[in-house]
Amino acid sequence: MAENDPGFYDFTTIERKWQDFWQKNQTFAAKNHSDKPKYYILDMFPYPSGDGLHVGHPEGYTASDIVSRYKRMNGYNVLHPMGYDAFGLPAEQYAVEHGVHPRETTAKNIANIEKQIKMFGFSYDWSRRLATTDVDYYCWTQWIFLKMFNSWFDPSVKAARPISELIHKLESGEYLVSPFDEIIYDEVHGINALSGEPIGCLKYDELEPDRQREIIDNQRLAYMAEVPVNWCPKLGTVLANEEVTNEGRSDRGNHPVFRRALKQWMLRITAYAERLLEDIEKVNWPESIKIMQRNWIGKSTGAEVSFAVDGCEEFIEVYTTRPDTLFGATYMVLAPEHPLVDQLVTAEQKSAVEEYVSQTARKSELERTAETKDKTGVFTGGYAINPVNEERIPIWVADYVMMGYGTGAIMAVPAHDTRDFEFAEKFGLPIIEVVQPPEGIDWRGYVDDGIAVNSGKFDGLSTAEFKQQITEWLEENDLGRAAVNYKLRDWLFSRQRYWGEPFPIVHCEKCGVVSLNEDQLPLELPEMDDFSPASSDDPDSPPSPPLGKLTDWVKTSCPNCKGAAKRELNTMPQWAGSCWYYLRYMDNGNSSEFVNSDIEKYWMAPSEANPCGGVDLYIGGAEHAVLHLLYARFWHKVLFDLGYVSTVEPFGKLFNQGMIRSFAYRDKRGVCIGYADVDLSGDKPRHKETGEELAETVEKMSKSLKNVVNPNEIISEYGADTFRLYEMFMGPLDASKPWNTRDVPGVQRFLQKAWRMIVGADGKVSEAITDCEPDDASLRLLHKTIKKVRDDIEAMAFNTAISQMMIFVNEFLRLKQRSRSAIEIFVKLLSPFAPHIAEELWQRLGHTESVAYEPWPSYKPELTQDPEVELAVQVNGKIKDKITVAANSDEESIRQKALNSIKILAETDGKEILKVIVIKNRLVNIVAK
RNA sequence: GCCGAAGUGGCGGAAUUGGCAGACGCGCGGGAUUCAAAAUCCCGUCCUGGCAACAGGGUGAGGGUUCGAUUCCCUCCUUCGGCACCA
Repeated sequence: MAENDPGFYDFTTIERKWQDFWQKNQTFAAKNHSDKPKYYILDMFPYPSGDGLHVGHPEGYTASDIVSRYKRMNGYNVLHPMGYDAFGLPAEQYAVEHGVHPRETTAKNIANIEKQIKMFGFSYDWSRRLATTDVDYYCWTQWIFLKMFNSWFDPSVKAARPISELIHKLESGEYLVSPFDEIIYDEVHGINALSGEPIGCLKYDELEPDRQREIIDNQRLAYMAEVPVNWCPKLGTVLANEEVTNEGRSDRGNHPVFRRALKQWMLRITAYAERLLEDIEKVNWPESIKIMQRNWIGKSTGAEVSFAVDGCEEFIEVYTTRPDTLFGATYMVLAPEHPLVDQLVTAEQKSAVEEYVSQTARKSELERTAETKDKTGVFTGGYAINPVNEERIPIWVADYVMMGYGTGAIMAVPAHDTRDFEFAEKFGLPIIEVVQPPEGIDWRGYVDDGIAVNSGKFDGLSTAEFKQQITEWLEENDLGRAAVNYKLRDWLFSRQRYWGEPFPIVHCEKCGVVSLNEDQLPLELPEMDDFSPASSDDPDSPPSPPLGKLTDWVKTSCPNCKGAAKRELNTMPQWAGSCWYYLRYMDNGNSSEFVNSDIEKYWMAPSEANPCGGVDLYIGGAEHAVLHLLYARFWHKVLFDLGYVSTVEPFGKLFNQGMIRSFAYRDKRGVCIGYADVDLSGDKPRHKETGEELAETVEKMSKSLKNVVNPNEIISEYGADTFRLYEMFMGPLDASKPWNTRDVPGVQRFLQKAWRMIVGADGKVSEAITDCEPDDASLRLLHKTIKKVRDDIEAMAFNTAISQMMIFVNEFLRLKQRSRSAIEIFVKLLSPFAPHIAEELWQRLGHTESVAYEPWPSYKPELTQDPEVELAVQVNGKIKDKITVAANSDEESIRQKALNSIKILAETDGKEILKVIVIKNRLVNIVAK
């Protein structure tokens, strides 16, 4: 059919027409109050990069759109929003490189990506659009930050409470302060169990105001601390652990990163480690993501043990998960940054230790990881006393022990710990067996459970029993106690960059770190021309945030004492804005609250399908498995504790789409060849010009591999409906799969067949469409299709739903008389997948309303099955014949029919029939000898 | 090294979760229509042998459980994703 034919499937015109229609009629606007059941379905919003959309984005968006449209047709009030995560390094890097303001590039990129997103016909409620860079958005990001700054984690209730409560309890004397400025909230924590000496508790109101302030500041959920950070001098900023690659370079730009102590903003996510771990059980997420989060939190149980230092008053605290190996501890190791290193070192070892400590401090992450194979360390000259046997054991310094985990010191048990074993071998330290492995396994380096030996009165105990008894013994003797540790660290929350949310904080000489009042928000990101950070190759270069250049802006007054003060110069990291965007969508126009509480309760409410509450379905890539999803959960829990949200978890159900990769072609020199130069017509891929055979691999799309597929090109050639259908037809949503443009015409052919099934050559409804009743076979096919499409959407198995619709079309196209009612049902089934063509067909079939809110078709179960079924008849597991019986026939009649089949009689002739297995509607298996 | 996911035709994938392996689509071969082509339609297409009926083999490899295994269990191999001196 030619393009100017009236019956031609003109997808370009049709798609534009219906996108305009939906926009004009606000078809997909969601109401914040409704009698309908609600369904909140969320996509991970994109970062608007200059490259625009790639084919991976619309994969998840199409899936969520299908579910959204399906839910609407099932009578749900659906919230399906879209927005942009627009602060962050890439935009700023691009702006610096091109000399344009990030506000401009961001606006341009958003406009571009939004235009692209709208080409797909997704049913977003565009009135809820937001960008994290909007002032009326980040105003509330700052507001949430203030909530964290003005809260502390009360261990007695395991929840965030306003800091004013803490001050009140301290002032009233209910809570006391330890000499180490820790809060003492009950008797257990008032006794220093480790040194065995009762310690004096201080009364808060007897302390100096500066000390009081320090104590309070140290309890805030958002606090400043001098911490070892990943400093990237080239980017002029610190980076979170997660922004540093395995090779010790920056995720952005691949620049070297160094360890360095700097005073930074931190968020106390570690306080929530246990709740983040516990509540992961409540959500309906892929098990693999849950495991990743559990590993990231990294809970372990063991004991803290106190080792006395020989000849000095100090104690070394260690954390171990294997207190049962205490008798095998033959030396100790301190992290180079450990505060006791200076005190323990003897005169003759002083220079060697100092040299080692300063060397490790200088090492970049790259150097430290590169040396993992070879252990290094230096003897301090000092000795500790092993509390279980009074042995005198040497204390070493080594960088295989890190300050950030446990206590920064370990007891080394070389016989039963791989790292200690390597270290002891290298430095000739004693190795003593204390765990006996099963027969035949060498005890040297044996790290699993076994039977205790060389452990005094504990000999013969199993590892588990030993752990329990020794922990009790340590507690009784004030030498230690049971302890829990987490790998999770507090979240480094500040960046020395321009393009981020400014901290609503001032530094006052008199009052210290002071937050702005809520009515002073938003603190707008000031305009500036030269926003580039100080870039350097020197690891010791001082951080100088761009905002520091705005001397007038920096000077301000203290909200507290009204005296002179300076503004905080750091900005928040990119993750900040994405921590709560799902809340803002619900009520994005609200200028007096971040979200209205009734509206929040409506959309986040638990339901039968989502007992945990929160977003009903969140679809996005697995690359956010830990960071974004953990950070957002943390913020949500803080907001929950403070009473601002109604659920403990933000995302009740999560689904990860798989990565779309594509074929890459290389010639024999390994040079990547673009698709334009690859000839696929033969049995092997060849170079179009040289004819050289090319190697084919499936890889992540990247410019360097020349295997990037641009969605715009696919849409202009085949249409958005085809694009959507192709991405869903490729395979299961959660699987990683290769894009293959050659397959795209196949799904377009299906849409063309569907079109021809309904539209005649004259552009009117085909003459084959009549008001006749469908024949029995077509009726059954229709009901099978309704059931299959419904079940498959519920199971997010869109590929097989599409297969079923293809079968339907192939069959119905053959029919001379096509029942209008059956055809209309088909159009409804198709509409979530290919909404433009469905609307057009629906209209041509004579309807004046959009198909988007038509009720979803229902099926009769009895019509989803054929009246007769063919069963395979096996003899000893091999198919020998087939029989046809009525559906749901009873076993006995099937058995008789099978045994009496001529082929089976011949097959079993002369054999003894031992057993006949009949599986209803499936098969018969005859066991014969 | 540790954790996780996955290996099925020439390709993407399907298989009611233990019951006829290869649905659907691509590609390829043959035919119809056409002056010819595009488009469309029909037939064929897991491998081996055979003109054929048919026979044998077959879901990464090897073993096991079972009347019966792509599906469950053990060992190994490969690919992808994550973590990585976490005491």
